[in-house]
Amino acid sequence: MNAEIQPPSLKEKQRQERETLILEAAESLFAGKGFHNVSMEEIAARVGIAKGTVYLHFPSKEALIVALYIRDMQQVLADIPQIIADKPDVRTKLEALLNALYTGVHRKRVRGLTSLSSSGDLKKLFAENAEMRTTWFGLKDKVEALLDEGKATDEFTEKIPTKIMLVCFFNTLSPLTSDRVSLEDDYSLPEIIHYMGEIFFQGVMKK
Amino acid sequence: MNAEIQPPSLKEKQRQERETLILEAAESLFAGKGFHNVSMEEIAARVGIAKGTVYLHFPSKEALIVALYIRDMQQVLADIPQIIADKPDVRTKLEALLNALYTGVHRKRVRGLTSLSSSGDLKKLFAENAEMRTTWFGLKDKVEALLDEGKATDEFTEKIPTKIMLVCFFNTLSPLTSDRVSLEDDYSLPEIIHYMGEIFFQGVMKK
Amino acid sequence: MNAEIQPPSLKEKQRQERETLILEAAESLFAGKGFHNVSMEEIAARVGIAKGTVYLHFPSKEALIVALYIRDMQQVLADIPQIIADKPDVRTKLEALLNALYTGVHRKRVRGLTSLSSSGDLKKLFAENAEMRTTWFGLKDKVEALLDEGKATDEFTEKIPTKIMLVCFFNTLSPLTSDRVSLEDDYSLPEIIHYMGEIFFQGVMKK
Amino acid sequence: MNAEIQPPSLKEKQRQERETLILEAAESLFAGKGFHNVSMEEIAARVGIAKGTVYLHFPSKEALIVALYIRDMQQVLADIPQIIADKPDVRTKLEALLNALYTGVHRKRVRGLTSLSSSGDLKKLFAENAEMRTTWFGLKDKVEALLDEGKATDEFTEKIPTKIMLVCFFNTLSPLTSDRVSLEDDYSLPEIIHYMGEIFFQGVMKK
DNA sequence: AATGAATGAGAGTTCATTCAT
DNA sequence: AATGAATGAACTCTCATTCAT
Repeated sequence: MNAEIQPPSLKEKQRQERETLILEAAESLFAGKGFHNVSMEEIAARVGIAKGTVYLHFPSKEALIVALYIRDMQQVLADIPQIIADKPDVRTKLEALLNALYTGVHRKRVRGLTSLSSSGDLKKLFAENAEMRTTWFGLKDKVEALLDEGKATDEFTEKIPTKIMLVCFFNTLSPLTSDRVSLEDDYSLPEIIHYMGEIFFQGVMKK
Repeated sequence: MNAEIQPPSLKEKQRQERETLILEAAESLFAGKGFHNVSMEEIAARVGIAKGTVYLHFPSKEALIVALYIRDMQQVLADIPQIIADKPDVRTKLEALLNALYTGVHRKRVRGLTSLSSSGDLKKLFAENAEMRTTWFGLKDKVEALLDEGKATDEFTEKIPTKIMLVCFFNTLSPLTSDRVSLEDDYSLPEIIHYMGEIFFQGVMKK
Repeated sequence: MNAEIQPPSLKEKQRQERETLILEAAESLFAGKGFHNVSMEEIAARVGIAKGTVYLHFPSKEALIVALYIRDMQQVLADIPQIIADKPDVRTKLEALLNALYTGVHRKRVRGLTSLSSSGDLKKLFAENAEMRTTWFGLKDKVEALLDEGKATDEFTEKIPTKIMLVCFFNTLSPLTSDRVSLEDDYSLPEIIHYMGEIFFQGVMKK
Repeated sequence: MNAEIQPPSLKEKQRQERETLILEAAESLFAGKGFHNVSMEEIAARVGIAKGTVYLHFPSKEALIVALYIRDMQQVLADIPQIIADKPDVRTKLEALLNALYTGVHRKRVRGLTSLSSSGDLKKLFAENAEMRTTWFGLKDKVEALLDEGKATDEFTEKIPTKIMLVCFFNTLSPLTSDRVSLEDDYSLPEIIHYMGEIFFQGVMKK
């Protein structure tokens, strides 16, 4: 009946798996050494395949990082509803989101994302790639909506523009990428999340 | 008699000037396009000298960015005393520091510094270069001391570790480098500084 | 009894057909973009088969062009008898041949053949491939024989060596491949054939 | 006095020389193995310089062949006036031109030019490069003008379009590039020129 | 001191060919 | 027989670094 559906599903599954492996290798290497210090050869070697094989999945190195960016953003975005479900107020929702971004599957992703931040590279990619912009805006808008919601429910102060809060919220993730101050030597991850959140939420809440 | 002192002093002054010009060109270019997207040729051209001449001042591209980093850190560090002088309390001191970092001569510097953040590049440079570490620690310690002072004067809460506050404080500078959310289209620089500071200080102050 | 003859005959026919399709796709692509600018993938796609399948018929890209060359040469050679049949004199015979090479099935072939001329490629292939040489010599000898016949019948001058005439005769086909002077914008094919032939035959005929 | 003129002239002379060496190496290699079968590495090695050095003179492989083409065309074009000077009639002028193209400095050039003919490559380069078109048209127009002049002086028949004659005239050079029929084993160069010219001129002359 | 021509290692990318399915 | 994913050698091009002038 659905015998015609299975075979492509099999091949496709393998393809997806391979693609995931490549993205994970790239992610980890980019996070560790930076986009420009990682060669396609290196990525392929990490996966255990030949250089050319990477090109069967991603037409260029740039496409690889774009795919990585979009995949991670979308994954985070897709998980938001269940992350914030059943939370009584906006602050708790955003705390849950912060938690999710810091831990589990998202932790690595956030690190990958920021591997190309502020290099002028991101700027260029954003300008060239509509899907990338769209995806980022999806996440941005969602968080922005939550912040606005917080203002509406009188949890957050209206004295600070939402956009500023937005930047601060994402800044709160910076310990994941910070090269200079390694908080993780001194504090456990939950502690870091708690404290970083504390500053942010104290800062934005209505007194 | 002191003829041996004057000529080197003159030459040395020219040398310093040239070095400054190179660093400024590099800074501006790095900030705009990222470390890896700027060539030595480009830097030299911007200064109006030959590529080889850059190497008379800095033995490598890496040395150039290290020097840049150290120079900027030291400049900020050296200015701190007069920035915080005559300020009545710690919060006001840190606000003044924030202001100084966002504006004037320091603005460009901070942007330059962050052009290589989170690229894996900084990590490597830090590991290899003791002076770089020392300089950064100098600045870090100074801010840390201020935060501790704030705790001692009961301005800041003791519930949040100083190191966490430290990371948050430097995060507050991120709008200078953010590629994705451009606050400057919507708010003036003083506004941004004010609001970003507001969140931070609300977040760390004793209620 | 003859069961062993029929099935291979059927299979073989399919095989031949497939091979023809591949050669035709290759011919057309080579003629349009040149040997080196056409990939095996492209040829396969044009036929509507997989890349690997092409290799079941031709062991290499080089073998493909060699087969193409040989097939075209042989096809022309095989058709010569009927092309020149019933022609009253040698000039008319060669005119008919020129016509045949310029038009119909041969037109495309001649273009394909010349797609690798003068690229140094042909030289190498000739050196390596005996069948290619043999086939070319078959055609060459036939035309040479006709030219000699023309001399014997006193149609063509004996003052010009046959071999020179030979080169000129084949040169007359060049408008098919010329990239720089496009005669076909200004003249119809029959006109071109006529005029090119006129120069050649005026040039070789006994006055 | 003119001391300021000499130094640039010296450097520039060396530069020109180097460029000439590169072009000559490329020309010879292209003529021998075809554009696509020659690597930049190979060209550099032939000159005795490093790969990167070639790129100091020509920004790409394509630019190299374009420069080659233009240089050769222009050299031929520039020499035409003195080649045809003092010749009594048009036929003699064109014979002298044929001679010049076949021999001396031009021989190698013509071979180089045709190394990329009919590969589909020339078509693309022509489409992209205006100077290339201009230069070729310069030569084409000159020969066309001579052929028209021949018609005007009643030397050449008016029955054959000038453009067709043009193609035939350039075809006459084909023995320089022919891979399949090597006339030079059997005839001396002057003989070849004489006979090829004989066919062409007999073909176009008024009887 | 200053230059910029020269270098060559190394990058991203392509594609003819192979082979497990 | 047919496929097309996988390979990896080879290619063009870049650029930090060196060094003769």
